[in-house]
Amino acid sequence: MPATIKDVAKLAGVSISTVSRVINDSKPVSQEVKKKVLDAIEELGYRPNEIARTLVTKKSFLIGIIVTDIGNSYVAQMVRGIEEVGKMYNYDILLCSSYGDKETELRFIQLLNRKQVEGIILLSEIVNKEVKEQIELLKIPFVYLNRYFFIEHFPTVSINDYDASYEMTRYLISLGHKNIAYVTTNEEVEYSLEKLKIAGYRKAIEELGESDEILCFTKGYNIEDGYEIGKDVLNLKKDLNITAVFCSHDELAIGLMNYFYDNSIRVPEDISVSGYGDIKIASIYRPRLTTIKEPYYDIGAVAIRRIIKEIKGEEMDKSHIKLPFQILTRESCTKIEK
Amino acid sequence: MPATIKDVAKLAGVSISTVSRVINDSKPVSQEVKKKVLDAIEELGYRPNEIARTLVTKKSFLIGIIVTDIGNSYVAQMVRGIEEVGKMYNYDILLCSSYGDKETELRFIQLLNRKQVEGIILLSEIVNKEVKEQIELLKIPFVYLNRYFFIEHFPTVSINDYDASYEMTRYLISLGHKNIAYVTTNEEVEYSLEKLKIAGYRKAIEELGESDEILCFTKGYNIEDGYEIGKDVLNLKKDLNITAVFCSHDELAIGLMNYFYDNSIRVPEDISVSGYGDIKIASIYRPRLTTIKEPYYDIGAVAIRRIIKEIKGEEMDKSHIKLPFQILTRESCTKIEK
DNA sequence: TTGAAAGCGGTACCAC
DNA sequence: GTGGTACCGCTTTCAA
Repeated sequence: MPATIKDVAKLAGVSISTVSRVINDSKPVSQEVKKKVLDAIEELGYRPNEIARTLVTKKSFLIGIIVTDIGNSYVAQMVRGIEEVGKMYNYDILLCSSYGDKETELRFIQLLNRKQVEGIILLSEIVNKEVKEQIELLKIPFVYLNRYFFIEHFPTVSINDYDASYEMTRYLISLGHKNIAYVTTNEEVEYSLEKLKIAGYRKAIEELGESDEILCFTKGYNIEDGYEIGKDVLNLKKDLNITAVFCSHDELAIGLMNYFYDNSIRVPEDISVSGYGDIKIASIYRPRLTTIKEPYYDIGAVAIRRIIKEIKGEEMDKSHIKLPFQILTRESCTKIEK
Repeated sequence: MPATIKDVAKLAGVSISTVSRVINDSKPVSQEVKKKVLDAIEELGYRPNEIARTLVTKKSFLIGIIVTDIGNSYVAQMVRGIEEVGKMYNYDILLCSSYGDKETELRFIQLLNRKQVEGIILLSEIVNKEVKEQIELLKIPFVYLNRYFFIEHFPTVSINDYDASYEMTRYLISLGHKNIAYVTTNEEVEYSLEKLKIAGYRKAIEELGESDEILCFTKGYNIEDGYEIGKDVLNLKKDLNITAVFCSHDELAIGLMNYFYDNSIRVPEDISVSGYGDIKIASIYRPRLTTIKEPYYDIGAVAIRRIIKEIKGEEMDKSHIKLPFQILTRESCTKIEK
């Protein structure tokens, strides 16, 4: 059994109130008494029980985060940002992985609530409106992070996807590309962020006025889905003479490039490929992937900062925080000769 | 303020003991009373406060894990295994990232202890003997995971590195390679696992008896370190006619292959490259990397299972659990013509 | 089957 | 400055 505050008090020959005062530095204690207490603490190896402390103060210094899968590199980056900033404010992270299951997300929200977390960050990849209701009942600081969907009027942080998509398309055009395919997921769902991104792409294509938009739909968001679409893209190349492919997620771009590699299509000589996200592998893969940098770490950092502010009772500035993005020009895209 | 057990008791017109009994199902309660309580719980949206519960039961259902960096894919995989199995037993994960700092590791151990975690998994990349002392003082179930070093008599789980290294070298030899360089970190530290791995490699080379061992030292374990060694490896190729490189970590292999790509050396046509670990990127990269599969997920899963067993008071079988590995033959290594 | 009460390890208010 | 004590929300004897 570890030593308690009582043990310390007894050994030091003082009351537990006094011990509490010295460990919290909450009220003045005379030098001599302080020393006695400190000695007793040292001797017993006493460490305050945070659980007991939390029970009375209501401050658990815990923030719960529900992620889809920490194995996704972008998720890991966000979690890094969340944890690192959290630690700066003495907050610890309770990690839960939902693996994309709706019910699990809901269950974890309850779980975290019971564990008395002071805030929750939900890093989701699905749209789950029940979460919205549940969360609102909890009356707990909350941020919703989702790379694919949005829920209206829900606190979140991201880049401006419309602008990012527009800028990337403009960049490809600036390289001389005219027939540019946009590869995305076949998501006709109401809340898909892809709508914004497609709109950005579309605007740039329309401004160019020399070609039509070419949309190419995958089954999902993964590397495998990118790989599977390879054949279709090749047909597009043949039929519509596309010279560049703008993938709505790096994963799709990597999958596509793998397909090209396996089929002896050279990137970027035969076709340019760009991505979206700048996940870790984008700069490791060869050729390195031209992409849009979504600042995952910062998104996490800002999210938790927001939560901590709210815990401290500060008013929230605005619901949707938008962070700057960056077009990263690398070797997977090249100029086209006129 | 959320409802407490008292609120429920009052509303249901029973004592808090009774409420406690129905929520824990710990002692018989008459059907009618039970229903009243359940209704009250429902009406108030009551959820038991786990903190209060923990204070009396001493069971926090929390396991602390200290990692170097969740951004490393192998770390993320281990954490997945840890969390998933933990959840099966109702345990939650408190995540702390040390970023390889000794002092931080130590601090987190104290932190986790104060938060009353029931066990700790330290996923380290450095050797820190003070940790050993600290941990032992805590008298708390503990597992030490380290890909690079070991601490004697410390509970851990890994593959048999000597065997794995031996098998991989044998595989390369079976492809016809004779002059095989082993790329590793220049770690003359006492507790480096590299010693084992080098010994395995050496044994296979000696058994072949047709060539000498060729050791090649990098500055560290990262992709960049692998890249930097590229030039040296090329010289080895010229001078000693090496045809295969066995890298002690996938990261080094990927870095090396990047160097080769950037310098127009073809893998595997000009040189075969193999890795160690099977991190995520190994099977995504092109050419896919031949490597040794370290079952990261399983390592994490076994680690936490061990901890939970110990929490439950079961005796520990043995200190060092060894899991099976696998030689994954992919395209980065090819047969050599005689 | 139910209730009263002690106590888990702290904090904080109130007296002195 | 210091000690006494109520209380945080719950579990768990012990009696009734």
